Amino acid sequence: MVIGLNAVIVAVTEERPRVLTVDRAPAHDALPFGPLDVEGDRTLELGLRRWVREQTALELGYVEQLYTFGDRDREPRGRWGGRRVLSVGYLALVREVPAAVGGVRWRDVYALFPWEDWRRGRPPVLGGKIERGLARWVRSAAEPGVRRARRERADISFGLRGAPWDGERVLDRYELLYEAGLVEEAHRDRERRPGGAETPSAPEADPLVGRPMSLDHRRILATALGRLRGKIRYRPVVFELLPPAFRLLQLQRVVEALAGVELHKQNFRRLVERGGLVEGTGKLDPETGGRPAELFRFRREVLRERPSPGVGLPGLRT
Amino acid sequence: MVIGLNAVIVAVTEERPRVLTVDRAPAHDALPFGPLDVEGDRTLELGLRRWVREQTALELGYVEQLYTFGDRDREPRGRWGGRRVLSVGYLALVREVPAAVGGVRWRDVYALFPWEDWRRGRPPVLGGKIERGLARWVRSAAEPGVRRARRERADISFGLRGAPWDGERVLDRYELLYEAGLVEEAHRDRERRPGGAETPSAPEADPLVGRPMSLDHRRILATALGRLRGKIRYRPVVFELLPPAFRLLQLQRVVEALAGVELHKQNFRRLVERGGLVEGTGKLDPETGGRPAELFRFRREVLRERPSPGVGLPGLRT
DNA sequence: ACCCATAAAACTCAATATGAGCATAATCGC
DNA sequence: GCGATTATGCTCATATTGAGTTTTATGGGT
Repeated sequence: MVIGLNAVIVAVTEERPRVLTVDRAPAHDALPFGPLDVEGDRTLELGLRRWVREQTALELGYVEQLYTFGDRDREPRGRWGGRRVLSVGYLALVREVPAAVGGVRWRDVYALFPWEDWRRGRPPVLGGKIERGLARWVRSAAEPGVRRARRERADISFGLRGAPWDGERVLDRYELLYEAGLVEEAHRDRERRPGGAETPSAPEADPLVGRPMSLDHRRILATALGRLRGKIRYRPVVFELLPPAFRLLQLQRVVEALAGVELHKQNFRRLVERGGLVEGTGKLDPETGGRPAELFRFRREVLRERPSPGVGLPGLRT
Repeated sequence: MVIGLNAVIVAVTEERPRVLTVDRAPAHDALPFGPLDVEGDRTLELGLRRWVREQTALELGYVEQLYTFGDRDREPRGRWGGRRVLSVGYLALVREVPAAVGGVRWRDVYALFPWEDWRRGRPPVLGGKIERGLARWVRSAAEPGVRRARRERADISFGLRGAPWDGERVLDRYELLYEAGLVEEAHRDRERRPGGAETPSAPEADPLVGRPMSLDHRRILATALGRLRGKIRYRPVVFELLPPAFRLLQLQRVVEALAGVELHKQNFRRLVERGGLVEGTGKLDPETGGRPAELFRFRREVLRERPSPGVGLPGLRT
């Protein structure tokens, strides 16, 4: 048994969430990854920090454990001498984007999940390939009961036919696309494992959605994005992604980038200011166009005042 | 390396949350636990279900992964032939309490965490042993900076000196008590591992708080309770603990038992009814004293209607 | 110097949601 | 029929949202 450690390292630059990837074998992005040193690493988290340091020359700050993936067949045979690999995923948030070293790059998260970014309205890929692909998947079930269950699941996950969009169901959506054979990983895995294969094949006309990643790394990233979207609502984690002093609009843009939706500016300000989440530093920003903005900082005292301080996304624009 | 699987199996009976435990070596409760069969168990969750079946004769329904614990020194040496153990914790919710088989019993969760139950007001142990113990721990730091940090952490975790109580910080609180040497496990571990030991010893006069468990199982349980408290607010998981038809007061009591607080009855009803979480079945309950109550059932359609349907605890009585 | 684009910041206002009660309705055991 | 017990209905002041409008500063042209 080998224990792998995976890091989803997220930053937000130029109003887009980005994830740190490294080059791996088959021309695909991979998450920074390495086996736990059973003797050397005292804790899993320390092992992760060590790997990330070695692979990306990055020293992590905020780190939280995400999920442990352990299906018997998740790694191609032979990868680790045929031994089973169990991998523990972590989410890390970093402030700045340091120049990437060899083979390391920052990827736009929404290049991997184009259906998750609703800031400019409903993503076109949803009404296109995804709705068509899901409809095909629903139809392809023989039993009427199974068809109904699939329909229901597709509706709830993707907000179809009147159901609302739930930004946090990132993993549900990715897993559904995988089952429906709409992401490349599903086909790649099917080839490797002829046994349990009944993944529908996508017709040539409708290519697959989103940029693929190595192994099950896109699934781990989906877990991370879903968790992060949930977490900003009740813990002040956004500030891990911002400089110590920032404009309120800057804060708003980061929240929007993560949540994948636009917010109502005035209400957002009211929320974070009256909620005691931030406080003005009398200073102004030597900035870009428009009236100069005051610089704010995170107000740590809020932790003693409110039970779950976060940017609890009211102020969602409709 | 050995992969252990731990199950926190929760039910609510007689208005108390209970956890399933099995007898283990040193007269302590333990969570159902067993190593993953690397060849046999296709997924971690299936391995867990197998172990639980074997140890408790219980077939699990709702199961969710909690956290993976992997510190190098968390198991006593020799337990698994000196090999390092990494354990994956799961939370399972079950409806009924079947008669326990040999060595298996249901433990009141609040016997393990007496400071977490605020239904009859502030738990006395908090104002007593815990406040005294924490004050001692704060004072025992040499550096004034460290003292301030400890004070702050104690205040936020336990809602002291004006800070509010946050029901979800169950793990923070347990870990703090561990560091402060107020739970038996801290002393037990200290004996085993003379190296990193600087846990303060509790004076004879002030015994330790809460019933201890084997190994780090109480910490796993703390993780589970915290997660569950969070989850009932935005996912309809309470219904996993109730029969298919129930009275609204029954539902309220289960939520209260988990959250550890009392709710305002009328407002609670308004919330779950108007929120579309439940629907009346015209039937009445052949019940206990008072006016007969209508029986309700969970309304599955709510999943298509609202993004995160749960019992989002407004209606908290003050 | 003046106009304009771009933001920030300050206010309004109607529509809901929440927190806390009071009032009335059915049962059951005497 | 009385009181205990629980269910269910209804009210009401106050806070929180959602969605604007207005006013205030700057910098960059022309």
